[in-house]
Amino acid sequence: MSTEYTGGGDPQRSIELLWGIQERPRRGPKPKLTVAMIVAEAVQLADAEGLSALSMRRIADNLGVATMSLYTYIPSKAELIDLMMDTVHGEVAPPEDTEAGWRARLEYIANANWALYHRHPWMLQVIINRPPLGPLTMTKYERELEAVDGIGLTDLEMDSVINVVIRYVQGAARASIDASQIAQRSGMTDLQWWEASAPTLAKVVDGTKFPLGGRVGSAAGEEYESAFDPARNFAFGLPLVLDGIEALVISRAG
Amino acid sequence: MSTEYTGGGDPQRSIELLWGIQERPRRGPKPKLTVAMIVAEAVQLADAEGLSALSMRRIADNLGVATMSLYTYIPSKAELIDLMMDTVHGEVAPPEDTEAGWRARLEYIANANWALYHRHPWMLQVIINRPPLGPLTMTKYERELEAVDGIGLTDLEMDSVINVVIRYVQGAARASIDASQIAQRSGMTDLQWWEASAPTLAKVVDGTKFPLGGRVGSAAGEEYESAFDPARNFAFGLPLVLDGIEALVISRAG
DNA sequence: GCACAACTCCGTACGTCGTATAGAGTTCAA
DNA sequence: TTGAACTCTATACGACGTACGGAGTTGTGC
Repeated sequence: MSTEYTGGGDPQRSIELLWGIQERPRRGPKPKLTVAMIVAEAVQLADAEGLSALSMRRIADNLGVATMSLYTYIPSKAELIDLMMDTVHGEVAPPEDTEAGWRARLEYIANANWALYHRHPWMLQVIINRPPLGPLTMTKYERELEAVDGIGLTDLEMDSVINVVIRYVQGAARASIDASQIAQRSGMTDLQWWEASAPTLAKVVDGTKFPLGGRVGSAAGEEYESAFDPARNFAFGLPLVLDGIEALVISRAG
Repeated sequence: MSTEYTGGGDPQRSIELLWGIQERPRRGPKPKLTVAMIVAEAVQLADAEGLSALSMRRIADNLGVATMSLYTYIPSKAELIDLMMDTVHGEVAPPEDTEAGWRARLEYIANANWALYHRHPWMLQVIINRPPLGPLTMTKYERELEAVDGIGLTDLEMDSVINVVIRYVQGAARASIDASQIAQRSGMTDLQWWEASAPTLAKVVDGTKFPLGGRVGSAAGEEYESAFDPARNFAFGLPLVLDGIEALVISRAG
């Protein structure tokens, strides 16, 4: 039942795993697997069936080995999650047109992360105790800093600005992913669920008790054909966040 | 291993539970417990020991009943999570000074939610399949809408503006909570962990490969005495987000 | 050529979880 | 007073991560 965590083990061992520094063993049978194979299988499984389906047994089965064989390569499941995280961080390509200006670059980064989280919905469920200090994660962060380098911000402000964008994307993406997963899980569409809830709710709620909520709910229902639309909410909010950053950038430049 | 989920059961039953509509049974022994007692115990346990310690067995033990007795009151653990969510949503008091202007009200709401998530760190770990349509959750949403009512936004814009703030707070709070939990879990402070990681990392990373990351890391280390400071990041970003909203409000008013 | 250290692989087992099932005990309506 | 409706509980099942110890495989040093 417990949630998944990153890290928590020996930092040195974690970093060696993340950077692929494995001293080649001199004796013993040739390994059947590699760490990369296990990580790839784990990512695929988590993508396809969710974090709750990601068990050491399932991974081992899919790879054709016994469960405990995995522990020859990886100290624990938490370390595997670290490796999965770093691997998928490598999917985010840097902005192509670096001349387009910081705002376009930040917008690109926001959308790229939004897409990343949707490709790998388990990412936002993992509790990140320690950031996975792997090569792809560090590269991704470096590219993000480059997007706001040289526009008049201090080093700390650069980090803080990236942080605002990423946190907003994470919050919005999390809501989007949570909402989308229910369709697969329950086989009930938003509309069906709402229609099943509405009559009972009506019996319980005085029509005048939540006037604003009622108005907004009706408006959303007409506009979105659903109770809410996370993608549209994200698209609405991102420019606002960037506007706020723009005000800061202008004040620093002027 | 699997994560916890809200809802997913029969919507009608869920709503009846949330609103406390229990038809008094006419026969049978007097119940030892109430739903409210179970929920209160569950919230306390999750607050104190985390979502991974929240098991039906632990709750039942603490209440002095057998595990399966809980299922007399609640259909499943997912419904219990729904009830826990609605309960803690009742802790957020509305802005006291309603005359202070929409920006002050939104700022208050953001900080109140930030505090709420930190009091109940499990909230952001739960996967919200369906929003828990309970009385306290709906009241909280109504109060949030009131904060931006009558300032020239459409009904949908009001919802979207609230959404931006809440999502940003959620993203930022999630990072803060994740980071703070590791201290309890591993008994290793940020500094200790960093000192254990740095030498191994140095062996692996060319000093020139991540120039910006290196600069930012040094600056953060001096300023925060840590790799990063989630609370400070939140305090930095919130005004930016509000600035972005302010631009929208002004454009609608003008 | 041989012995052993070092290594990979894996079967079994433990304690955890949510909850299905079925039975025992309790209360009240008929 | 009887039986339906209800609460409570013991037991059991199939999952989980992983500790442990043993079997099989390979390269090194003699």
